[in-house]
Amino acid sequence: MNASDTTPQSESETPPRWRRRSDARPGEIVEAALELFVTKGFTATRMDEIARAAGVTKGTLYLYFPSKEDLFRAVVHETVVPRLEMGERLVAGHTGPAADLLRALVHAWWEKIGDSRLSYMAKLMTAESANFPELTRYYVEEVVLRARRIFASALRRGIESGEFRGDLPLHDAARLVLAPLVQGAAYRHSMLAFDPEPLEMTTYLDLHMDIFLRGIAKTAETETDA
Amino acid sequence: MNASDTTPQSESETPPRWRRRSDARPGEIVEAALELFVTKGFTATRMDEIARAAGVTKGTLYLYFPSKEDLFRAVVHETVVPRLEMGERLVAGHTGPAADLLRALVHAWWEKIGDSRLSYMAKLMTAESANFPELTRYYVEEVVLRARRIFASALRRGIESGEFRGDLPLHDAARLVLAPLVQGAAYRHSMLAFDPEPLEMTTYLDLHMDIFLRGIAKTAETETDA
Amino acid sequence: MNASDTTPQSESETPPRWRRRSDARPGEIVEAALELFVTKGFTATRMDEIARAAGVTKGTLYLYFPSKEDLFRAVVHETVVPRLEMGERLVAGHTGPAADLLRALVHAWWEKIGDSRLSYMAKLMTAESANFPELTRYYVEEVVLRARRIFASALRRGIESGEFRGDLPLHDAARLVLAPLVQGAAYRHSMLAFDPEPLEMTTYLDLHMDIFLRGIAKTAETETDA
Amino acid sequence: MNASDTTPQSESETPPRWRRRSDARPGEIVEAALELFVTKGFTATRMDEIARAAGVTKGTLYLYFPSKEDLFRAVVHETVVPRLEMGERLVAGHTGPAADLLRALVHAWWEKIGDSRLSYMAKLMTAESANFPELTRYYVEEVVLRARRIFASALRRGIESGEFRGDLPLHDAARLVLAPLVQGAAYRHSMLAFDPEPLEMTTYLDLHMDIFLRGIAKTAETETDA
DNA sequence: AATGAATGAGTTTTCATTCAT
DNA sequence: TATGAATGAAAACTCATTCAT
Repeated sequence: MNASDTTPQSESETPPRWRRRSDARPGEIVEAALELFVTKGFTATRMDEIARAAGVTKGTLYLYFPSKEDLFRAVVHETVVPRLEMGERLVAGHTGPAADLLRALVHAWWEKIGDSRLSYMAKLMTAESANFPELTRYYVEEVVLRARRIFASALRRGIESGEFRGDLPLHDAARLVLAPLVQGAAYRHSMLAFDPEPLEMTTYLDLHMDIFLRGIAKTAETETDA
Repeated sequence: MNASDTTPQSESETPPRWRRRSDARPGEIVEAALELFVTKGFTATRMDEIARAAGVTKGTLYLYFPSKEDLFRAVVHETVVPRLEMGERLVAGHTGPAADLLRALVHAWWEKIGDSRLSYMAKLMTAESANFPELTRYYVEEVVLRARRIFASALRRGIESGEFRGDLPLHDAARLVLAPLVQGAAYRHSMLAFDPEPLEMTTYLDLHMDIFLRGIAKTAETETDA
Repeated sequence: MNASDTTPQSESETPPRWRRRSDARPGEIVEAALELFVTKGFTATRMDEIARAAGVTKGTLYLYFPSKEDLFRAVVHETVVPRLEMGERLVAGHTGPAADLLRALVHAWWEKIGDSRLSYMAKLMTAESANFPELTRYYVEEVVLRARRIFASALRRGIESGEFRGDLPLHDAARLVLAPLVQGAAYRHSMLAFDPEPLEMTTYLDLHMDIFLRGIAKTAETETDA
Repeated sequence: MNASDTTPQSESETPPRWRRRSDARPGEIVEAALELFVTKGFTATRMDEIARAAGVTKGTLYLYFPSKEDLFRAVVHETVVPRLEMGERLVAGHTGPAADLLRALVHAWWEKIGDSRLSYMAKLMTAESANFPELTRYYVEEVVLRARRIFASALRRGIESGEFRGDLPLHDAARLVLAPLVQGAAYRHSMLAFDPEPLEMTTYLDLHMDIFLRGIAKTAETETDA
């Protein structure tokens, strides 16, 4: 594996290599590739398999993507790009208790992301981070940090309104809200099949919110601390 | 670097091409393989690399492990086997508040597991679950379920003693305690390098415990619920 | 060798690195493999050599045969399958003296088999019997037993017509007719090159038939025996 | 396989490489190697297996034989050398009918050779002839030609005494006496296991002699021919 | 655009041979 | 002598990529 793609991509000059060149075809290929990459990993997935899953032949792949690595990049970009704006809009447009905002974000996350192809990304990018550093950097910036900022700003809102404890370190707290979401999504795509205990995501996330919101609520005691 | 070498026994002897190391060998190989498997993934790791990292030749690998897959299995087994008993003993031997037990467990987890090779396993097994189903089953049973049971019994202790809310679904709650630990460990081995925000695990886990314990504490309100 | 090459279409075109040959390919590979397997043995023959002899690259071999063993099986099956019917038809369609039938069979054997690729099989299957038991079973059933039955039924015909001695054990007698044919074929493909004495197969087989037919002819003496 | 050992062996100058250097050990090794070489073929037999079968370790093999090929040569030489004299003595010492001599030779062959390790050689040398040309030459001279000469001289004796037809080409006739012996021996070591029809060698050889001797007997008819 | 036969560099695996003990 | 851990060259096999059709 020599995917050390550390060359800075001057995105304004060269056209991005992953952009679809035709109509429906590339989309089907990306879809098929995503599924397989997540399940088996990048290296263990063969171009042959992707082609078969997409209903084309191996040669056709190379009509749309110059290499397997470029296909991988396309998969990541196309899956990642369009999603998180909705979260940012939710935060921007929200009035009322911050707890409600947090709950809305978590449920939106689950509906729009956790239950979608993007949730595959957590597992995929974690596994391939060392093999695709440049792509990982992109993912961290475009997804991880952006998601964390969304939740951090909801938390800040609650602190400012006096709902949440004032002593919360925002970044770590945001990480803690997100951890069960991300971990749950990855688990669903990997070990859950071998777990005798069922995992009902909505119940699980409700409980998470219940505990977490109590845990960060401003109380008489915490008020004294601040 | 001069010819006047003062050590008496270094005449013109060429160092032996290899030296028998017998007992230590398999362990060194497993160690090297673990590191590489976690970093690059199973398929992307070359037997050559493992050999070089272990300071032997490719052939030697096959002296101890009949195939790459068997080496992978050995890596998982040897890393997983001996750890979790300590957690079980902690629970069994504990007297006093259940909150203290939970905090002790989390810190023990971090010291004994999160900061050790075993923490690599979460990332590795998540990535390879589809490629190694039997091994994943083994891992789920020996690690995931066992860890969850440890935390679940600490939670039950707290419920029975009246410290924690009586309405906690034990399995999901245990999952929620564990999620930030596992997620944090995996993140450290993958994307953290690209994250401008530092992650101080002890601070992070203290905050987790702080929030979580407040969140499950029995209060006037929750008492009415039960 | 001059620049003045007169053929009009040989401008500066490099010949294509390869040409699709589709239907012919597997047959050519089997042919090349047979030759090498017989000469050097299964294990001592390298896939590389087979590829070179067939005018393709190693990879192409695996396009048609999933493994070296499967290629070996294909070689045996393709070589063995179509031949022996002719012998069976000869027996079925024959009228006249059984001695003539036997002579016709021996000569047909030599022309259709002994001098063809199938004669290689005796040497090959003898050498590899322990390494390919299922294939040996197939070969014994499809070739050895069938050939023996053909000769046995010719012998039976002669016994019934009173030409041949009535006390002949058919199976052993058939083995004895065949032994010089098979042995001769194997010898031709192995030691004959080192034998100063020439082996003229038609002379050799004529002598065989001459001696054998006298040896099994019904005489006054043997008539008394029966 | 690069066993093209065409260099002429100056046997009087260099000591033969295959000679045993110790007492019992080399004999056991040769014995084990013979068995395996015959069963699986030279290339398919691993030094490891030979060592295990001989009850020593791989390293020990190299104490006695400088290479696998040399071990093969030792196997052939030690198995082949001492046998055929007895046949030559039988011919030299015989008085009485040549038919009896021929029968005695065939039975001696079976008892001393066909049923012994030397009978393995036919299969082994046939299979490896292309890989060991020098050795095959040796085998042809020391075994094949010698055996043929023994039978040929018995036949000549019978012709001279008027028992056998005068028109027999000696070499081909000798080949025809031998073919069922050699073929039978090879078959026993390979396909017989898959043959539903039993092969009783003494019955088989008696029938062979019976037919063959009748076939070459001088009769009124053949007398006229001569 | 699409195919799929063919390639060839790279990967896992094997095994005869060596050599420190 | 004997061992057996270690080697390394060579073998089987894989698969991303190319290219004639």
